[in-house]
Amino acid sequence: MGRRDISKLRRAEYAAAAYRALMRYGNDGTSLARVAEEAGVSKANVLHYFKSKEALLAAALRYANAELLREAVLLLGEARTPLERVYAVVETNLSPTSFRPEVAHAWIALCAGVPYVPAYQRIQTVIYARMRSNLIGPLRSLLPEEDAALLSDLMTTAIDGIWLRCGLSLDGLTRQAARAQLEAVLDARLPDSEERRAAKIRMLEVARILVKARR
Amino acid sequence: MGRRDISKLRRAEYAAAAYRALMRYGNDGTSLARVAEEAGVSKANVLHYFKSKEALLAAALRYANAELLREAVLLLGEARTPLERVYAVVETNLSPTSFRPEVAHAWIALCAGVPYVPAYQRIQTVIYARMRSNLIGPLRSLLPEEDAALLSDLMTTAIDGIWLRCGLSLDGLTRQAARAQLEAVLDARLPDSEERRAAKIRMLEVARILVKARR
DNA sequence: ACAAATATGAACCATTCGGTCAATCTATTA
DNA sequence: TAATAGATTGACCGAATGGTTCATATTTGT
Repeated sequence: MGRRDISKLRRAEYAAAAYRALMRYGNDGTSLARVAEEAGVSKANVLHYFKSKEALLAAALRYANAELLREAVLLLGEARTPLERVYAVVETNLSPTSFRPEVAHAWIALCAGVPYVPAYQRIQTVIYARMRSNLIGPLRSLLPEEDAALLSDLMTTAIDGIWLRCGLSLDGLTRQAARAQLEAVLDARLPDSEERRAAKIRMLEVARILVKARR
Repeated sequence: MGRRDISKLRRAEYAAAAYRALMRYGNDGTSLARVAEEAGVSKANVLHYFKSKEALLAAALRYANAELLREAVLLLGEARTPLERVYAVVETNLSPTSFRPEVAHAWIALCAGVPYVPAYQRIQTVIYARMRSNLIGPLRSLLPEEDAALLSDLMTTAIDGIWLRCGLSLDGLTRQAARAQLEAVLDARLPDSEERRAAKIRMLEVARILVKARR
């Protein structure tokens, strides 16, 4: 049975390599040869574990998604109130592991491929569904149904826009500037309050601690 | 000198064909052969007018940009007050000529190529600079400097996010929903007022008239 | 009318792509 | 130790890519 283990290992290894290639070279720049080189093995061997390039890239994006999910779960686990849950989502999307041009590159490449690669479409749908459910839950307990839905959607679009700018990195969009923008989005519907400020500060602190602990 | 005219004509013709191909097939799906087919001429002929594929695609995006610019100029020309100028920008980005999945596809492809194609980077920089200057001018006369800058940036990111979603078209993001989101963004800093509602209604009407007239 | 300039397209080139295959190598097991 | 199942690889394939060449057709100025 010592041989089955290596199969799981290789699959994870090559998915990670494909993700690195996706970050560095973009969607069309990521060839099987490049992924194989990244993993230090032959192209044929990569195809031995993934029957097609599409399957490989889908695995790569599931891998990346799982990475972000781990971060989200950790932060949301520490959130005690609805407001803290909202800020947990904000800080998750601004965490140093996610909010990097390389990661954003991979994500934009994913978006660009959505119309042509069915697997990408499915992954993207999952990501959006999770984002929405994470946001609309806490918001519903803070706002009228209609406003909760609107603010949830608006937060999602704003996060999309911020990640896009991060990926383009034409101007150096800092984490602070991005945070200020998302804060302003919340201003649109969420009244300023002492609890809100406290929730923001606490989740920022929790995020800081988790990042430090991770390293 | 009747010969130089055909050169300009062909260049515009092939740029438009390249743009159509970009919308339909994405960045890597757009080959010289495909563009040539789209234009109904030979591949070599296309390359006769554009020395490289990169030059062709750059021209295609300048063409698309000019298309949107024309729309923006028309709307902004009808705006009489700062508030109307803000809503002119909003309606420009939601106009039926721009706010279509095909157009958004091309734009996402452009974004995905930015890190690798220098020409794309330059075009994207120009687009953002124009958007910012169109927004920050009127906003400065309505808000403190700091808020004007923040709201301008936030409007830009929100528009990015909306276009991205339009391109993915996983959920059918309607023009109305997008307009509601941008309206909510303005709520974050711009006080509700009679003038604001009037400005919104007027630019919406102007946009409607212009679209009808165009056809 | 004619030579120069330009426009055009078919065939072609080298390269890269995703993917296949038969041949090796390796490690477990009988 | 011998057999075997799985891991790994280099060589190779057809298709498609961006880009070039060159012979032919068309238009232009004189």
